[in-house]
Amino acid sequence: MTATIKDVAKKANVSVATVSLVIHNHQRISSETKRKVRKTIKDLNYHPVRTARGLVSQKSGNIGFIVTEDHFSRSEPFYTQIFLGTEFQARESEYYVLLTTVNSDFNSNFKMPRFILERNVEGVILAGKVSQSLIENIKKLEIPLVFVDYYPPQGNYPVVMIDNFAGGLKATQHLIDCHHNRIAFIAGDISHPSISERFQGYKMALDRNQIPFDPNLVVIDEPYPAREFGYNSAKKLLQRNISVTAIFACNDAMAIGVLQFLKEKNIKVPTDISLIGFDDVEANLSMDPPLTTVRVPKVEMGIEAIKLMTEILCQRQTRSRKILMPVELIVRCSTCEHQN
Amino acid sequence: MTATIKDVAKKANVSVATVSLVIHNHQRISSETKRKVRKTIKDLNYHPVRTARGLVSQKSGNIGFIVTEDHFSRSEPFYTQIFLGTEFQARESEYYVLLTTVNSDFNSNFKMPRFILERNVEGVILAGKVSQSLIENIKKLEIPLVFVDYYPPQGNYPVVMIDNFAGGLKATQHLIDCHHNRIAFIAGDISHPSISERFQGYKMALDRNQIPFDPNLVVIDEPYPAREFGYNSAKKLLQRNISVTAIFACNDAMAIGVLQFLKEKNIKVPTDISLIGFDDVEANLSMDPPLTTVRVPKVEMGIEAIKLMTEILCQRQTRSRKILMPVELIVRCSTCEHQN
DNA sequence: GTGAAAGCGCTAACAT
DNA sequence: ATGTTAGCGCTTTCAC
Repeated sequence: MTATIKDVAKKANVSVATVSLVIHNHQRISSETKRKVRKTIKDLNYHPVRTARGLVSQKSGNIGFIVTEDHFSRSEPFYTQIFLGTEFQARESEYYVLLTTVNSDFNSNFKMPRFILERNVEGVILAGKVSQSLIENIKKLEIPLVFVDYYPPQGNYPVVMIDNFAGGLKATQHLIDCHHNRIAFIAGDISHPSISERFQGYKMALDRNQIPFDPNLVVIDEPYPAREFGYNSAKKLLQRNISVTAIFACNDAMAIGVLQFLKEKNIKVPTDISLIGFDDVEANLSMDPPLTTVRVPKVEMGIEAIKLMTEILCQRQTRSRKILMPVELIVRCSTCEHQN
Repeated sequence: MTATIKDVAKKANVSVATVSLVIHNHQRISSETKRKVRKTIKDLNYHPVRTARGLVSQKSGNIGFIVTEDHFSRSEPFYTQIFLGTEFQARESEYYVLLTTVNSDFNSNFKMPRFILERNVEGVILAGKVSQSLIENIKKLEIPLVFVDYYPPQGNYPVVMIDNFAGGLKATQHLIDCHHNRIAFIAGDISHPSISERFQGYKMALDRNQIPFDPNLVVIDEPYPAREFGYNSAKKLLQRNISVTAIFACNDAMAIGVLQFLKEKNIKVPTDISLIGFDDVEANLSMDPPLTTVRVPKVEMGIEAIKLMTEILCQRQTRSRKILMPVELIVRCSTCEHQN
């Protein structure tokens, strides 16, 4: 079998304690001994066993990642990308990320994620909106928490958020810069903080440019920001028979639905109506025309979440506990100058 | 702190051994005692600690998932989907999946994935093509292996493969059923087994329908089956100035590139040329027209890989060690009857 | 500066 | 049918 700490100790003629101290690069070991032990470790190709280390130090070396089933199975791999970011950064910090999904309606009758019950994670990252009950149950266990793309109404937690307001502003300003002034806003689930912040950005941009806000240009009564609801929203909007030269959809999924409707009505994008989305999902590139959008740095959000978490786990919280991720305007072909 | 096995033993007036045996539902414990102990476990909200259990039983409760960096960062989330499948199924089997990436050129000079060195996984799933050196190094450690979407030239391993041949056959037969007989085949990296199997399927379908194979209809000299190479291939194909009524692209990424080229040349899909892809990636739905393709059950492949692995880990290898995943023709709007 | 030894929480062989 | 006990491989206090 593989070498244990005992084998190393024996071979190097020291105690297991010394080997352990060398591994952790402790001060009080002479550099002579360190050299000798390190050589032996290398010779024997010794690596401390994770479970043994975890048992005594109470540190599993794992970080939990929780997302609701709904969010995770959504076709746009938004949270999947965030998860990939955590995997990526966790490697740097010598952690592993254990992913699990929970029911959106999680309450005290549900079983807690297994990695929490088994004390198999040192901290938990919550991605997207989760139930208050889950949050409280984890909090009770005193497991460090980091939120990503959601912030609970009460409590004061470290969090990685998207700068949705700036995104809404940028998207709208881009359309205004293209001389549009009849700009519609389309959204689903307006009660979600991220969506409503985008809406605020939209309104702020209008305001800054002295363009009056027209409620007739707003369709925000669909339940969820998904493709089919984008389609419905566009339909509702155009049934109003008002002048519209550009549409800001609150996310790419809805924008895809909007585009589909416009195509069916033979309305040309961008010449008849400019269209901008939000998120920058993979599918945008294969759209016709490719969608102008606001890029959300999904992978980077995962990276930041792990950075926050590791700082918390190491007890050195040097950085701010709230991270606001910048977004970027990606101009493709679904927006153009408004022709008068 | 949380309850340990000792607390349960004390409270239930039994030994820790008994508690342990009850947890594992051992025969020789009276149902009376079982009831009593189980109640205490519930009362104390006791859950065995993973690391402790792992240390003594030499079972970490984790399964490793290895994919090359290249494969993982590819824009189409093919392996990501497979990984999600493993996560999904692992939950059922009470395992966690630890993901890591390796360099495609992995050789003995590289460090082995940390979860292997730390003995933190009971088995390893290898997704996609990985270097022979990595395989051999893992094999040396006698860690159970399961391959997904790749099979090494030597050795005899459990594997989950796509039925690429059947897929190539189905795609081509679909076009033939639509009365096409000038069907082009476009591919990149034809040396990859999966791609060449699709090509075999294509040829077989022609053969079965007494359609002569015409090398002029084949473009397989691009290095990699990606969007831009699909574009290039279509260009090459049409420069030959031969009759083509349908194109079978070896995967969706290339099909997207093909479509882009056809659009630029104002060639209508499907009326002028029918187009079919392979894989069924998310982006297909937002294409115009939505792409007819052959669906590869990516999530299901992950599920099957974990099933295989758990069977191996439990020493009951009842099922076949080689799983061939069926593919499915998904007819959307990029193919239609050939008009003469 | 280094070693001896206790013990993390659990499983399993052996005793009763 | 149940209890006692010896570790699993490691970290960490406390002696020396």
